[in-house]
Amino acid sequence: MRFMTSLKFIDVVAREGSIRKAADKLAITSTALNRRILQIEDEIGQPLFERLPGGVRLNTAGEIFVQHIRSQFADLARVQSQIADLSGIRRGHVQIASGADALRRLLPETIAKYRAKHPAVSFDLARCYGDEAEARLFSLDADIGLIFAPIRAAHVHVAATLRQQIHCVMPADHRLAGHEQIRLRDLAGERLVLPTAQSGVRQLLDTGLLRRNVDMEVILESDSFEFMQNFLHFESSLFFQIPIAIGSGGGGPADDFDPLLVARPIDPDDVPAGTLHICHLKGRVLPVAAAKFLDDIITTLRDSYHQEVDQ
Amino acid sequence: MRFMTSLKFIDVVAREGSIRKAADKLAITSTALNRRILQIEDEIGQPLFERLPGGVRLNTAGEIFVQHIRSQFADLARVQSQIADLSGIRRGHVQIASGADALRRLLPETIAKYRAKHPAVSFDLARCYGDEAEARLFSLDADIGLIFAPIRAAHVHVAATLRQQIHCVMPADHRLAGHEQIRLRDLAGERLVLPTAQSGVRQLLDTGLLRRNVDMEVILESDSFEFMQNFLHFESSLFFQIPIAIGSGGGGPADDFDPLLVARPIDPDDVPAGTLHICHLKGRVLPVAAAKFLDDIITTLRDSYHQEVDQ
DNA sequence: GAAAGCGGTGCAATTTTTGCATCGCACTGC
DNA sequence: GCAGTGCGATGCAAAAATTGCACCGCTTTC
Repeated sequence: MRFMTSLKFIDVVAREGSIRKAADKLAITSTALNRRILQIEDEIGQPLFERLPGGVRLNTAGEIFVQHIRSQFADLARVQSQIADLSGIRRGHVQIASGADALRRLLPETIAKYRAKHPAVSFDLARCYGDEAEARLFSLDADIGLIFAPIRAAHVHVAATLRQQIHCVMPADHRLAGHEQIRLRDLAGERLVLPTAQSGVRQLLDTGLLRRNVDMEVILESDSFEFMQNFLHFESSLFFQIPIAIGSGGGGPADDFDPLLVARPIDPDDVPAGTLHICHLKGRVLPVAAAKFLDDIITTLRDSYHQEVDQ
Repeated sequence: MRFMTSLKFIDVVAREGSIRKAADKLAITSTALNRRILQIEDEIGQPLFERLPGGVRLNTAGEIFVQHIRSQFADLARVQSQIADLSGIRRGHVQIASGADALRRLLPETIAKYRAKHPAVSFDLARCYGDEAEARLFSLDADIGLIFAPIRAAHVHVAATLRQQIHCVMPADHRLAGHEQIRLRDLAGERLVLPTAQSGVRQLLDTGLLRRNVDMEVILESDSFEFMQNFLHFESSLFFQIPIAIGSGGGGPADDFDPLLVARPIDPDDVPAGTLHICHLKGRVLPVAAAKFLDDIITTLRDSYHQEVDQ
């Protein structure tokens, strides 16, 4: 897209915070890049960047302009996908920002199913926490966000929500495995593996655990559910998950979950259920591919996971 | 705006329907223009124009792309006006598509007042009928539309409406000048001057006149209210107007209206009141200047014209 | 069947963009 | 306090692009 290069350059400079670094990334000289920027600033009639000793930073005008640039790129992507759609070939690119919860099965399964229908569509998956996911939606680095946490920003439109009760995962021979439901007081004296503080699961747990002042041992914090799960094979302990992250439809042992582990729901009186938000940027027209994929996620949740989805 | 030239070129070619004509208008050679278009089609991956013996025409992909281009230009204008706003100087350009009704006083007065506050803002005023005004909003050739006719297109957002009863304008010594209200049957035997069929006033009149089959003489049709008004000085006849076109606040003789003429409302039972729609393109963020001007129109209508405005 | 008008193409001239070397400046670390 | 480093800006020549000219093939028109 030659007619967009100058704009792309500005975007990169804004992200890198330095003309030289951006030039390096764009494989051109810093002087060429510098002059392109000076030229555009001249055309706009006002500087877009503040020149600092260590690089450049967007000024207010620049912030406005870069936001415009990004929306142009996103809109161009939508137009291209719409045009590609005309000729029968469904091409496109879908960018997703998701918490780790959906990476276990929901997204792999849904993306694979989607790609079976539309093999020319490519995906970009960024694993991130709620705030970053919202930021990515805003900066148009993501089309769709899957956030298991409260939505903070006003610019996010929630297309569907899914209530998820936190489950406690333990070795199948654990003393609590017999319980239908886990009470927080049952956890006294247990060794716990917790997700990092940014995680939505952790935030829900914290409210319950702090309030109750349960005495237990946090032996490990991690941002990787996969790691936590593997860890349980080596040291008997507990960790926490939501159903879609376990891979099952509801509670109980998961369809394809680790046979040595079991998951039991925590009593909702102790820890309230959280909400998975499936969302996109408010007011944005999604590219065809992304819009269809969003539909697919919601359909998959309803049909394969037998979950109630609010739209 | 060097980085937009290629896109501007495509827009012009689409409007002109011929590469050579467009090249002429753009003051470059047809070959240069031709190659720019070929290049962009190449980058998009698909042709945007059908090549006809007598020129070119947008294909479906082209329609989508050109619409994107126009929205980019409109959005860029908004961004520029927003950036200009930052530095205190309120600059900008407001494009208005309006029926003839608002040209009498509403727009001249409101624009003059606005320009007194913001002398760096320029205006573009296109006088046109409802359908064309809607088309201009859609093609982003107009920011604001003032349409005295039903809104047909779904893409138009109505920001405010104003009910207007059609008035009958006549010489002050006309036999009907004594009436408080004019009934259609009073018009029997009268010589009428009517606005053209596209006009909203005419369409309202037609429904009433056709239904009643009143026998009168249409001696003239015109799309110029000014002409009709002047004509009445030479031949005693009647023509029709809405209050804002007369320039007055309500019914009765207008503040600065022609002293030789009087306006009397038509009985609403005979001809229903019409609606002036003040509107813009749905989903569009107007440039700062246009948004403020829209506010001003509504304020003017409410304050200076003592009209009830629905928002 | 010639003329006119259209979009497309090879080639040379021109304009624009790029890269190199270098400047001035602000900060960093010894 | 002074060299060292990294930053953006600029003059100048090389490289790359855009442009204009001449001309082709095509269709429509008269």
